[in-house]
Amino acid sequence: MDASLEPQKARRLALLLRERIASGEIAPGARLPGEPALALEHGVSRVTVRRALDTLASDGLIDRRVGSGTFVREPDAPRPIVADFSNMLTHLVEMGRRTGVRLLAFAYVQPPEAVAQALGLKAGERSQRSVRVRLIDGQPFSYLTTHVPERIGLTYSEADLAAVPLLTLLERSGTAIERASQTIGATLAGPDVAEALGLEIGSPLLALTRVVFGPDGRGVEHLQALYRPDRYSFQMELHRAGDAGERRWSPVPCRTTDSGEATPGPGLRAAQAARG
Amino acid sequence: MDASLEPQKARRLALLLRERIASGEIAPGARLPGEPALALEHGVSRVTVRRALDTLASDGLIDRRVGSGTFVREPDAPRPIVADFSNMLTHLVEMGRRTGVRLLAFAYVQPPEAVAQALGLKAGERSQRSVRVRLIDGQPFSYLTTHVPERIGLTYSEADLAAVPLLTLLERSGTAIERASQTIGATLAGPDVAEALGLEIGSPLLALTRVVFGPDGRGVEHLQALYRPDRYSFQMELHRAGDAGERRWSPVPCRTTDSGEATPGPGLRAAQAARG
DNA sequence: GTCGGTTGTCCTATACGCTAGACAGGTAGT
DNA sequence: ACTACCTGTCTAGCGTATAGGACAACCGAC
Repeated sequence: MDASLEPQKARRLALLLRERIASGEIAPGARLPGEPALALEHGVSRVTVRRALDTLASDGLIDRRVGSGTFVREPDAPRPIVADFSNMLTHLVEMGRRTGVRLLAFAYVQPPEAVAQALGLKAGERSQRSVRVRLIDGQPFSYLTTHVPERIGLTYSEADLAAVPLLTLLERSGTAIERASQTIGATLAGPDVAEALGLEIGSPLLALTRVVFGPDGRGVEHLQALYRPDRYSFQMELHRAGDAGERRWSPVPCRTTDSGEATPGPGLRAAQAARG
Repeated sequence: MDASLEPQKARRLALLLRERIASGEIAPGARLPGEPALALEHGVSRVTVRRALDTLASDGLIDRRVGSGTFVREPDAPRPIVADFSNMLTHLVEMGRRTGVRLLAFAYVQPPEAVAQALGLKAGERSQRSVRVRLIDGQPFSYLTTHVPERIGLTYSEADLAAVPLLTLLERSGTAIERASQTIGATLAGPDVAEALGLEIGSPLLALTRVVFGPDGRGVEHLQALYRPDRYSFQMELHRAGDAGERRWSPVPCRTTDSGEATPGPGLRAAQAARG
C-alpha cells in the first residue's frame, strides 16, 4: 500500500484509464478489456498494465474479480464541492457541511517580488504570510497562501486567523474592502502542498489568485488558493447576451440557491464526469 | 536532442521549477540556487538536477553560465491570454492576435454515458464528436472536444467546423441558444492532449466543461475544453456585495472593454504573475 | 593572484521500472 | 466435466534512471 513511486509507462496508462473512466467513456459497471488485451493495445507488458490497474484499484476506481475481469466501480459519490460563481460565496461555512481550518504557517516575511508588486509594496516592506488548509468533513480540499501588508496584519493575531475568515478580520479592523481581481489557472502539486492536501506530488490543482484592494486602490490581501479538483470546482450558469455578430456569454446575475448546494441540473452530472 | 524518455524525478523537478519560473516566484534574471543546493533541497542527486535543468535550458527558460550560475531568462514575451469573465468572450478572434483552428477529429459516434446524459440523449442516439485545437500566433493553447446531437450536427459540414465557430454554426442553422452551465476544474494532460498542445504528459491543464441548452431545455452542445495554463487563464473583477454578516463577492457586471485585451489595471499584472 | 563557488564531464554502483515468460487458481459458459 | 478466459503470483534478465562521487574549466570577489 506504499505505492510511493509512479513509474513512467504505468503512470501514463493509469492516467489514461482514469480519464476514460472519469469521462464516462467506460461506463460505471462495465468490464475493462483483459490485462493481456490492454497490454497488447498499449504496447506494454502485462506487468505494467497491472501496475496501472493497481493504482486505480487502490483509489477505489475499479473492482478486480479473479476469473471474471476488472470492472469500473460505481462511484461512492463523495460528491465534490461546487462553488457557484454567480453567487461567489467567499466562504463555505454555509454549505451545510462541517468545514475546518488548519493554520500551517504564520510569519512576517519578505514577500516574493510578484506579490509585492501586486500589493503595491515598496522594496523592503514586509508582509504577513499565512498558510492555511481548509477541510470539509475532515478532508482537506484547499491550500491557501495569503499575504497581507505588515501594517494591516498587525491588527489581528495568529489565533484570530485560525478561527475567523481573513476578510472578516480585515473589515473588523477597519480596513475597507472595495474590489478584487482574480485569476484562475491550473498547477501541479509541489511536495508541501501535496502532503497537506493528501495528494501525490504532481497531481493537478485548480489555482486561484486573488488580489483584494481597498478604497484607496492599495492592495490589502494577496491570496493564492490551490484546490483539489476532485473535491472542489467552480460552477456557473451563463446566458447568451449581445446582438448577432457580437454575441457572448455573460454570467447569470446572482441567483442564490438557499440550499448552498450547487444549482442542480444537467450540468452537475457533467461537472462530476469531467473532473478527471 | 532525442529526450524521448522522461525520467521520474528529473521530470518532477523540471515541472516544479518550470512553474516557479512561470509564476514569477523566481523572478526573471534572478539566479537559481546552485546545482548542489538544488540537489540537497529536493533530496535528489546532482545528476538528476542537471537533467531537469537540461530540459528547461532546451526550452529556453534558463540560461546556464559556467562559473557563475544558472539564471532565469527574460521571457520572449509570448504573453498569456487572459480571458475576462465579466465579459466572457466566447471567441478570441477579436483579441487582436492571429488565431487559428486545427480540426483533429470529426465523426459521428456513440457518446460516452456522461455526455449523453448531459445532452439528454436517449440510449443509442448518436452524437457528432469533434476535436479541435485552437492556436494563437501559431502556438496551440486549447484542446476542445465537443459533442452535438446528431440531428443538429447534420446541419453543417466538416469544413464548416474547421472555419466557423461552432456556436455560430448552430445559430445559423436555426438552433436557438439560451443558456449554458459550465464547470471549471483541473486535469493532467493525457498522451494525445499532451502531443496536440505541445506539452509533456502529466502537465497541468485548466479544464472547462460547458453544456449549452436550447430554449426547450434540451442539450445542444457539450464542450470539454482543456487549456494550457501558461497561455490561457480566466480573469475577473469582483466587488464586495451583501450586508455585514452575509458578505460575498459578486462579479462586476459586464463592463466590456473594446480593446478585447483583458481589463487593464492592477489586476492584470497580478494575473500574469500568478498565471502559473 | 588566490579562493570559493559555479557549471561541464566523466566514472562506478545500485535501484528499479519494464519485458517476457510460466504457472496456479477462480469464474463462466458450453 | 470441459474449455476459455480471467486475475494473482512468481521468475529471470535487461535497460536505464538515479546516487555519489572525482575532476577540470570557468567566473567573480577580495
